[in-house]
Amino acid sequence: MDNLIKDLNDAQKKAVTTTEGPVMAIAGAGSGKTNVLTRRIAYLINHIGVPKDQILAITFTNKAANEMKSRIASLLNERTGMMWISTFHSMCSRILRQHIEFLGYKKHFQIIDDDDTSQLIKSIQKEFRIDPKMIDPRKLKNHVMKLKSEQASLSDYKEPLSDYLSKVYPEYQRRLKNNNLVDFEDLLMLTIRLLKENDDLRKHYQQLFQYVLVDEFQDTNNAQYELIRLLGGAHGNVFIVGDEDQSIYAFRGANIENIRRFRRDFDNPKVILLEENYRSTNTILSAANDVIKANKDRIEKTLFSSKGDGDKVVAYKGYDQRDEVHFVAETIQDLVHEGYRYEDMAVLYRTNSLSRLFEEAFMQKRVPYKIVGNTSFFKRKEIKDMVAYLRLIVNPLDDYSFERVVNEPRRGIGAKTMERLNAFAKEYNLSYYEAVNDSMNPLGTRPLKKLKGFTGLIDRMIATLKSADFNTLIDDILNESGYKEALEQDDKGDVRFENILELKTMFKESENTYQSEDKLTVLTFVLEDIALKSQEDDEVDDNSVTLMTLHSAKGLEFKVVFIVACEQGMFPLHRSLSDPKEIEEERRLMYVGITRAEEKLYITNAKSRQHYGEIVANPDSMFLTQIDPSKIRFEGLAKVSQENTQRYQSDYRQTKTFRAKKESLESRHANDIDKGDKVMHKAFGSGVVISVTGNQCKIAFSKEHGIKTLVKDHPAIKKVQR
DNA sequence: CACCGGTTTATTTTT
DNA sequence: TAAACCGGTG
Repeated sequence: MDNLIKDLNDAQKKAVTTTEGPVMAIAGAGSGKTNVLTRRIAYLINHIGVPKDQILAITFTNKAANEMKSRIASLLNERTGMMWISTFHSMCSRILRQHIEFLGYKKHFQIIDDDDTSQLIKSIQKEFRIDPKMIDPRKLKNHVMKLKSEQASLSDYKEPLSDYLSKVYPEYQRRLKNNNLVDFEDLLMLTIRLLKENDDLRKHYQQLFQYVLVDEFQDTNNAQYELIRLLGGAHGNVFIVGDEDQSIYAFRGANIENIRRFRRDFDNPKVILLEENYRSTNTILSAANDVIKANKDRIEKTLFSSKGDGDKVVAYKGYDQRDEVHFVAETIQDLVHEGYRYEDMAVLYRTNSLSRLFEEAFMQKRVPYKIVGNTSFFKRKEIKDMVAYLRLIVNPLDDYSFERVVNEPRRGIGAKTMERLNAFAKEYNLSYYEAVNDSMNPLGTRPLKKLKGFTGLIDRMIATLKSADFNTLIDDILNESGYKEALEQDDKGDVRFENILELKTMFKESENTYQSEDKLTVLTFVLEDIALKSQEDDEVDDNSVTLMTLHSAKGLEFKVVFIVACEQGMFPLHRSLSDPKEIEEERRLMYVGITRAEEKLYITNAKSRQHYGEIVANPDSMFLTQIDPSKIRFEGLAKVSQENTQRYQSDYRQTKTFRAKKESLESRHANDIDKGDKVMHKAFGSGVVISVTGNQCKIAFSKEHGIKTLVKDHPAIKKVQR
């Protein structure tokens, strides 16, 4: 017992050992929250004797779940395999996978992602002839999702929106169910329904989960709260950890009120405050506090650390966005000379679109980097296409996937044909697949032949699945559908094909993970993983700088943190400026960003920047000006204006440093490969450069891959020294 | 039905 | 800026 808690502070000890009844831990940033959670779980198992599968630990992201699993595994010195440590969504799908038939869905339901939802809503909107200029499809989608999670009701809306919603929402739901699809919201909603409507199941799970732990409680939405109440309300052994100052997901329904609700609904929970910070210097903590104290209605916390004051916060103002980006790249290189490692550093931005700038500069300055949560691998067209094919194999009645790939690659099945098929299918309540094979269908011989060609392909693939492994299956799809051929025509095809190779690798790996006789079930599981893990959790711990949004930085820490583009309009975002509530959320986001830093914090911006093709000059972010200047060292234009020397400010472009920077930027390239060089490619293996033309090059790989035309500076290509 | 090219338009965060 | 959308042509 001593081992588990001996190095914890008093508050942490209390949080670990107060096992019975509701407990609420208010955990400031960097207060060892994950440590408390994992040790509490280990404590429950080792010292209270709770069976491993009777603990439910819910996190917010897959990353956090994995982290927790591996930490517990090392604390207990055994595997956490089937423990219930997961995100809300995977917990729900795990439950639904077993019981969804009770709700009239079929067992092999598939999960659609957000893009799919948007697409579906759009097409419904079109069908009802609702002018997208009048009603923004994105808004419509948001409202539908709100209705679904019961965060709103139809009566909240005025005409004509209420009218549209009353049509679109049921139609959306009907289509999902007919195709045996669920969206993210359904996962929660259907699980709640299941537990509410089925007394036996509710009791079963209430008994199974003797102890419930919830991480990042401030980010729970109403549905998630309801789930926790349903599962843990009876015995009340619910432990929640949260920090209202780090609530940054209100836009998707997170409700800070849930913290108050918890106090009301659960019987007099014990409240534990974790205020000792183990991460940052006091300068960083106090800068964070300067920012967050501007928010109203919050419980004041006093974070303290024993790490001393450390360095001042550096504020750099560049002449323009390129200058800003250079500063970051150069500072990173300088810090590496001082002994920091690339992996100790992170660049945090408000919007993904900013990642490009840094990507370009880092390539040129040879700063190794990785971008987290960019256009996710699984959102790429070719991957979604392959997934659609695979889903059709699991469930040929999935009209949504059918529609996606029926003419992908081009098979001469156009909008008109699909319109006719749709009308017929709708009239007789058939799926597209059934409609094609129905002798009554009114299609002309030629389109019908093409369509039958497509359904025939699906049939053959279903047969292939029975006898072959996944990689053979994917190869067959690629070859027989003509997809591969189409890729070969496309000049972006090589990159796409490379992605499909990666998908194959993934399938190969999971073939070993899931030991099951039934291939259909295995395929279903793998597809589910793909749906729920939209982020790649490839923890390639190569030594590189992390680029990511402030949102995805939550829960992480780095020795050195750059928060970039800190300008009014960029961060806080332009559209949040008019709403005090939204500014407060942006401010919390800044708070999260600042508190990621352990030792050094850089806040940068630019005097003017190109944004949406226009040049804008934004003032400093209010979050920067709210920090007490005595904690800041001003650099770049910020320094100049601080000293009030207008001379420098007038034309920074003429300065030597700027020109030097510019020159070095233009002259360098990431991969200085030439004809004849040997290279190594992530997916294709080793190859020889045949020719270099501008930014592109031709590389000959081994026989199976052949000659590829690739972007020269692509990070997947590495020159091999001779 | 496919393709081209011009035009518009919207720019946040994620399970 | 760039992606999505539209409308005309082959």
